[in-house]
Amino acid sequence: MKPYLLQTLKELALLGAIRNKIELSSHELAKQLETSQQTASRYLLELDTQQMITRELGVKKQLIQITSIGADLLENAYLSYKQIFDLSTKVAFKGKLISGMGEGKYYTEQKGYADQFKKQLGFVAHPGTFNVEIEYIERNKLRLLRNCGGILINEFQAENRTFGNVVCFKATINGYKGAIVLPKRSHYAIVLECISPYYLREKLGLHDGDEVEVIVYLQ
Amino acid sequence: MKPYLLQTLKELALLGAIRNKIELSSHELAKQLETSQQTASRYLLELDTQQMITRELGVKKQLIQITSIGADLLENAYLSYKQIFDLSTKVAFKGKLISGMGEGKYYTEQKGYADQFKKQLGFVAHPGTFNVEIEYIERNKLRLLRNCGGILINEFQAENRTFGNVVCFKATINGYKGAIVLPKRSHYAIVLECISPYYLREKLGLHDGDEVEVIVYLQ
DNA sequence: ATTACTAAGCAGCGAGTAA
DNA sequence: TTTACTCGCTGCTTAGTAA
Repeated sequence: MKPYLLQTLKELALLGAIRNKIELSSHELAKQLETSQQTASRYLLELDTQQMITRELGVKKQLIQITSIGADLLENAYLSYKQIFDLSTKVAFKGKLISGMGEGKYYTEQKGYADQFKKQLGFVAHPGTFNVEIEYIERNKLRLLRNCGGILINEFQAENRTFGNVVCFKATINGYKGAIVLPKRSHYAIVLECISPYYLREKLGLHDGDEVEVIVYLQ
Repeated sequence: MKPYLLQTLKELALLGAIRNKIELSSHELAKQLETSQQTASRYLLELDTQQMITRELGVKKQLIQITSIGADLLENAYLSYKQIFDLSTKVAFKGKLISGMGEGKYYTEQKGYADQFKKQLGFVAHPGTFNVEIEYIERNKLRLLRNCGGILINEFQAENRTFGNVVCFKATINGYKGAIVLPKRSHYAIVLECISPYYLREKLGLHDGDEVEVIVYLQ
């Protein structure tokens, strides 16, 4: 999607073209976009070709309406901005499934953790963790999790050692309910350890290396 | 503001660059934007020149953070999208001040209207209307008002005639509290008639032809 | 590995204009 | 008035490459 076409679509939407047909000449659009009539005309042609708008050309003006394809594009852009500014809600991560070394199973089976998961998250975690290595480009986002509180799981003693504090966030993993688990200590993990009431590998039919989307709910 | 720079800024913001410095190479950004490393590098230079981001170049990566100038730009874009999709809130109109023919004064001084304004809008309207001729390009938006209910002011009898139903919306006129008044009949008015507790011409120090912004609250 | 320069090529812009 | 074509020119893009 060319940025200037999205921009144009946005202007059309601001004039009400999502809900109604609007009467608009290429000259008027040009003024709005601070460009030439020719360029505005070309933009409209491009949007039309890509089926983002419908047009009815009259002798004087044209009636323009944004199609559902165009509206979807705008909505996506909107959701991005929402993610930026209404940070309270959620953050999406993309990554790929990797194997742990069995330690996930060891920890999640500790009664001290399991009982708290049940109480704080509302589900009994399937033994083991579902580990998603976050894409390089998205690792910056991980920092956000460190600044956003989350659900505290308290440390406890068992088997002659201490199991440390852990922070959780509710999450969905490819749409399935679950949570992510962050050891309070480790600073720059690039892996999200997910727990869930389901055996996710089976439920999602995924193997090592497959793409996974994790949506983390920050509050 | 070049559209592709806004797009770039948005991607940076999605990676958390409004609140934190993020570590990002031009190559990574290029992948994200689906362009070449050179172009991504140039974008970053441009954003830097225009003081929309700050950069700290290291040997390996660069630390990037969005400045308040950049964040303001993004916020404006966000607010536009908000206006498109969260239509429930408000619509902004631009236009210029024009004179009526005294009929605004005649109507607003009718007790039948004045009492209802007081009751429904919570203020005593200054006699007369403040008339704003909406810019050509924005006239499409006027249609939205027709589909959005508003506050009904009932018709009444006086002086041997009927004063018809009127619909109001709360509004601000260049920031001052007021309302707009739409006769239920007239179909495609291109003038917003505003009322306000203040004598707006004086309060705003405006004359015929001056630019005015009217923000209409739809609910 | 980086960033970012130069140079060449190509996409997009708008003046002029036809319909 | 409109829309939208052609075409010359500008400026954006990217390959190659230096640092």
